[in-house]
Amino acid sequence: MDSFEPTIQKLRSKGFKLTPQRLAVIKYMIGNTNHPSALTIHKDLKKRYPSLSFSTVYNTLNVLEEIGEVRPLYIFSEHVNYDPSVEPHVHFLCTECNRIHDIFPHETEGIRLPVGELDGHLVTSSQVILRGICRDCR
Amino acid sequence: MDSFEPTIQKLRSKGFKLTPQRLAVIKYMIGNTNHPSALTIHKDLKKRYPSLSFSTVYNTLNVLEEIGEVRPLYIFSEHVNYDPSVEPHVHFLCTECNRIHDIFPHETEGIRLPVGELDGHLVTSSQVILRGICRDCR
DNA sequence: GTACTTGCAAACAGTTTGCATAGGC
DNA sequence: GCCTATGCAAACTGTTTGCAAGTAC
Repeated sequence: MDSFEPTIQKLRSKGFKLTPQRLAVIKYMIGNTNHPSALTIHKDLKKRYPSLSFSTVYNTLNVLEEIGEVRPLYIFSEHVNYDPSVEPHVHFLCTECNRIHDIFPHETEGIRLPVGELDGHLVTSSQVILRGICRDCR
Repeated sequence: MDSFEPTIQKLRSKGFKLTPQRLAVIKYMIGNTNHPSALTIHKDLKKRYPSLSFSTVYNTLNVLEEIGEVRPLYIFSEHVNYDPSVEPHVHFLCTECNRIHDIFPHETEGIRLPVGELDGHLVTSSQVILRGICRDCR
């Protein structure tokens, strides 16, 4: 229960205020595995918060990114998708249904990614996008 | 020499015409390791082809993508970068200088990526973006 | 000669910004 | 009460589109 309490704490501790709009976005995002875009978030939340504006959604997403609670995914050219920041995982984009599936380490014996030094560069994070046909579309 | 002959062949074989503008973009892209954006391509080619328009650059990039000679990279939220499609490699984005470095398999003992089936999904391609500080900026 | 391509300008989509009002703490 | 956040509209950026004129083949 109240799995968004830590997020609220972090928000406040970094000097941001908790508004009903921000709380709504936090509740919407935490645990959400659909990798929604700002458009989708706004569309969905507008049902319950009719006055919610686009700029507030963007503002909140930028704040959540800043405090490390959300990660932008640049998978499509048209828009940014957002992923609640959890344990590291890779993304699988189905080219049929355009959905983004999460794949977690325990399912990914076939994947190994570098940390530390590689070819002289210092690697601090990695993002993997796999493409293909998802299990539902096959 | 004339390493772009195969590209021209492929272009023609798929029913596209070879125009001076397209040739210019092909020559600019083939072997280019800078992962330029459409803006950069246009800016650079405009010096030699002053009448070259944006829409022609975009048209040509889309054609080259269609025939598999160029691959769009969604690394930044703001714009698309283009990579001449060669042997599989991963990309390293330096968060200091914002340059994209190529890293090829022989340098990447630390990386393994899946092919075929994974967690029920059929994986056909993969894209890896590493982030950190590049060897020049360290 | 017949498509297809170009170049221009206008349209478009997603995101950001400016500013007056509202509201968290 | 102070200062940040909201909501609206307008601005902005990268990309796409419509169309008349030009050109590869």
